[in-house]
Amino acid sequence: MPPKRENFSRKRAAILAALRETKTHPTAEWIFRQLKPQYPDLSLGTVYRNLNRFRENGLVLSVGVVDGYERFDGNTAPHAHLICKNCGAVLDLPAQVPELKGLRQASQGIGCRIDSASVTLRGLCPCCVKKEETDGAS
Amino acid sequence: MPPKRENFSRKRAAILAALRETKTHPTAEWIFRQLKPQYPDLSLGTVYRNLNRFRENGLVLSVGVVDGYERFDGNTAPHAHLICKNCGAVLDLPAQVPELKGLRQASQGIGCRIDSASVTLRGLCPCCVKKEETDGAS
DNA sequence: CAAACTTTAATAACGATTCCTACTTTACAA
DNA sequence: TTGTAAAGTAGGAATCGTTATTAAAGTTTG
Repeated sequence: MPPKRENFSRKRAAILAALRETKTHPTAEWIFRQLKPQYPDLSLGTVYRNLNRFRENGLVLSVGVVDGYERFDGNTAPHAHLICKNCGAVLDLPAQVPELKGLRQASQGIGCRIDSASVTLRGLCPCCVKKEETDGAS
Repeated sequence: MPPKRENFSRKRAAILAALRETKTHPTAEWIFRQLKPQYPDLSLGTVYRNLNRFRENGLVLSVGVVDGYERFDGNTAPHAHLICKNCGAVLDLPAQVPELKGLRQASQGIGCRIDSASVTLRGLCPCCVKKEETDGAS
């Protein structure tokens, strides 16, 4: 039995690279539009399929669904996120919350198995805060 | 200018009550099925519309999208959640994480405005942990 | 080159949520 | 009560992000 090969086609590699090279936590469609010029016969289905595969393999993370679109993150190091309620931007937050440990232990005490933890803040990104200050002088 | 009247229909109240009385973090459809016997002409659109209104008013929270369905939470007190990867259950976690304060401050330091924070763990609920121990003895 | 396997493009299908219009209910006052 | 205008609703069609299907193209091995 030959060992299972993990074929890494050019397109698949490009999808992963695009996700790794941006900090915008993009949607599948954003990646698709990004790569389309270089790979004119790329299909959106391929982007979805490979993103799901990456997530199953732990190569990328999902930030969750924002305004109906699933947002992906190529940075697998644990970190928190801010989701802007106004423009939908997803920002990495520099600090990490170390005290999730207590929560993990408490959960395991109840009989749960914990695989991952995520911290998400909601509010306005700096850009939209400024906008609101400018025009929103009711 | 006459003051804006807030009509609080019987159905709207029932939707909110159903969400307040359960700890299951239900979907819109679950609430719909729950209330249908008592309100035979209730429509699913009404449930969606009112849940969105409640969320905008801060009366209920959204736990996020799990397996394609948005999950709601009638308990607005801050608390963490565990999402079971196997059965999709959403559990309240007893302990709260106090150290989000540092993260909030750091975010405001960058110029963000923070409205809310959420902590979500992913893994297996006690029920599914047991199941796995029983049959999954590979 | 040829066989066995993997990946892909294109498009159809899916399904949760939202939108639309006519109808019903509610609130408030006379 | 009863009028009535605003708010709410039912029902179903439309929307649209995502997934499944399928046949074709690419890749690896012998």
